[in-house]
Amino acid sequence: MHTRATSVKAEMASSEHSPKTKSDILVFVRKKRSRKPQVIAENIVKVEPQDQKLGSLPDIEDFAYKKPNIDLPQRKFRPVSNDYNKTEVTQPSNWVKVLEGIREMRSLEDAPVDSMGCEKAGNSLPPKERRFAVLISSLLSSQTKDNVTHGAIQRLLDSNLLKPEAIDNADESTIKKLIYPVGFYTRKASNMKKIAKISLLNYHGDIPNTLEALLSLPGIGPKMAHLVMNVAWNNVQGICVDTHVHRICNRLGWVKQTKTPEQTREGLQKWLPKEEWVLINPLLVGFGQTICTPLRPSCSLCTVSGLCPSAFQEATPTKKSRMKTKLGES
DNA sequence: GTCCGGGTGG
DNA sequence: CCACCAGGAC
Repeated sequence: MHTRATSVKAEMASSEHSPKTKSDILVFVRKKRSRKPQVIAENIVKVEPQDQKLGSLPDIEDFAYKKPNIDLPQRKFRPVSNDYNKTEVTQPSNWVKVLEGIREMRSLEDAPVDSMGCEKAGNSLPPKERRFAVLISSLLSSQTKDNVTHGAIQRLLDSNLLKPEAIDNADESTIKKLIYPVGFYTRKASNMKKIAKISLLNYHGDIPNTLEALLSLPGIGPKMAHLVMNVAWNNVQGICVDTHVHRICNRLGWVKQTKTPEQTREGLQKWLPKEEWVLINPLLVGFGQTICTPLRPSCSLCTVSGLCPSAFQEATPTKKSRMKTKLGES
């Protein structure tokens, strides 16, 4: 704590801020991110070089950039933290049959499984650079088709802009142009700059190796953090739940009417054997893209519809029924 | 619940 | 032309 406070003071002194009281320092460290773009120096605090051992990752106590409300140290598996605890979920009796059925459907039909596209990112690079590439690739891949993400990564590689040093030195507008047209490219370009700086300041150009520290990076939420833990560190901390996994688990009754992907993750982790945690994502994503689609699920094509409590439940919306809904709402 | 910003398909 | 997609921040 002493070293951290000291380094924070040093950083504040070298910026336009000057440390006054203890709470000033706390506010400085824990400053809440605002929606508007802000100076990176407000969010990033450099760790004293002697706080880190070269060649290894720093301890989590040394992480100076973090979201509010995360208490230190926090190394253990993240405990279930919300009300979802209260609703008991038992292991669905037919889950193995359902899983096998979905596997068969998936083996017949090739889905454009766009998730996990990032695991290929820079697999020819040395480990540290590969991990950084995986992180950036994950950042870019959200709300973006796999081939678009791949193109952006390729352009970054060609311009030698897939390393933290290079990104840190590059203009945000340059990055923005290179990654276009990935979804939300403006914000992602800004987040790339911030992540590169954090990587250089606190991780020797590497990426964080804990879930909590990954979550503290701007633009990295639960879905991507678990993906990066799986792919970059080969360390399964939790299930990577995206909208497909979320939707399908609810339809199958594998979780009890969860409202958010995070609740789905917690519910699913309670009974799904850990060996399945990694593969469940690409499996259900592909299934969700082809058969168990969000809008009109093709229950008639689904071989496990007999085991699905939601099969044929959702009326396939016709133009008329959608008009009706719309009129009713307004 | 809303916004971000494109692409896509009704 | 417009609704919708989809992860993260707020």
